[in-house]
Amino acid sequence: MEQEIKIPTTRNGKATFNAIVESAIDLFYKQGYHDTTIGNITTQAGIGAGTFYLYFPNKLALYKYILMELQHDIRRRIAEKVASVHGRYEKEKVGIETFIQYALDYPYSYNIIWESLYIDKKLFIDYYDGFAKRYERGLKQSIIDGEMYDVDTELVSYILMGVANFVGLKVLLNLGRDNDDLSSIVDNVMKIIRTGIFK
Amino acid sequence: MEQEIKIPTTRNGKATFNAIVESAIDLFYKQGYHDTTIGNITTQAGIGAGTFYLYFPNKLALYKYILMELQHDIRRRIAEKVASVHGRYEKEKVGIETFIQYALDYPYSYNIIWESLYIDKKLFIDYYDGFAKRYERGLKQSIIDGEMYDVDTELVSYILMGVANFVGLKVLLNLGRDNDDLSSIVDNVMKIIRTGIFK
DNA sequence: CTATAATATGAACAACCATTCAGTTTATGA
DNA sequence: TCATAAACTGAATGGTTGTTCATATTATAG
Repeated sequence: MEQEIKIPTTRNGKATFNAIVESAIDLFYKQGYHDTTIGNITTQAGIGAGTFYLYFPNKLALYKYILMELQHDIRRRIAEKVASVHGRYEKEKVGIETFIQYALDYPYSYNIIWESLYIDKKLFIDYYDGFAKRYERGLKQSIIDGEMYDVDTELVSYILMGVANFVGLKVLLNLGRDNDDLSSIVDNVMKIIRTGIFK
Repeated sequence: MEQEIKIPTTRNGKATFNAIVESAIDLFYKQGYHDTTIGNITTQAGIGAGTFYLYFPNKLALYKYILMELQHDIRRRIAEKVASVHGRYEKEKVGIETFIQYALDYPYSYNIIWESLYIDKKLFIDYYDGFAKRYERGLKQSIIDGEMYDVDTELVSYILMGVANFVGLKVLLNLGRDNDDLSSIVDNVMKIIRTGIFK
């Protein structure tokens, strides 16, 4: 059912493989998954149409490969940054900031991840479910440490993902005003998360 | 550039038009926009392939029509419910609850709205930008009334949309645990928005 | 009842696209 | 250098889909 990706062994093969992946990322971002043809990808990569099938059984397998790479990349980056600061408040702040900065550095990432909902719903569910479960661990520890109220950690995971995703969306698509200074945006977000919005 | 939708005049014509729209909603939800063919829609609607083109110039125009209908429907419903209670806290609570309840009642709505990002990015931007601008008006008034801290209303709009969307996603896709009692989920969300999460 | 407009049909056409494959070139290890 | 494996090619194939159109049916106003 699930065919395999063939990882090349030679230097040339690796270059071709990378050219396919890079072209696909660019095209999936610019035209979306469904409007991107194998022909588009191979042309942009500067290779023959048949060469694609040396490495990938089909377009879906290529998309899954890219999604997994992205997922690992984002998680690793957030984990590194978060580990470098102390206290849940600081960790939360750095987590949100890193997430949004990642979206700004790699604007295609947002598009490609969200599009999974329309390519294979299971991919989307696994992505956010996995993200939430990682989140929960940190939150649970913070409650034990007395830094956080005794909240429903699972619900808070989704709330914080929602906040990061939609503020990121605003910044990325430049919706509304004041999207220049990321650091000040994150400060504002944290202030709201810290104290709530109602008097 | 933008061709017109033809609204039928007779009773039979209206029935056919509705059958097309209902079939399309069902299929866009189940298989996604791109995997739904005009043939699928006309077959499910029980009409000939050519009949589709009596009313819609192409698939995109049909999608836009459905998206606009949905947008009006959601906004109207939220506006009605929110108008029936007093105080910003209660309004916010009812707004989030109505939004999630709508997603549960019409599970296709989520899919179809988010998919706009992959059909025509402008549709997506207009949708959320419009939603945020409406939100802001209410928040500004609440600050004047002294019910809310002097927050960045635009930022808070996106934060609250993010919360509602991701908690809605969790409930709709049944991610994690405890998705049965919507009322208690909303209570928890409100508690967190009210007081923040950090001690 | 009848003329006319509205509605409906589905075969036919043309464009597009994923995938295969027989043959060619290139790299590499011995 | 040379044998072998890896990498590469692009024309050809077959299936799918959006859209048109000549023709047919149905509804309705007068």
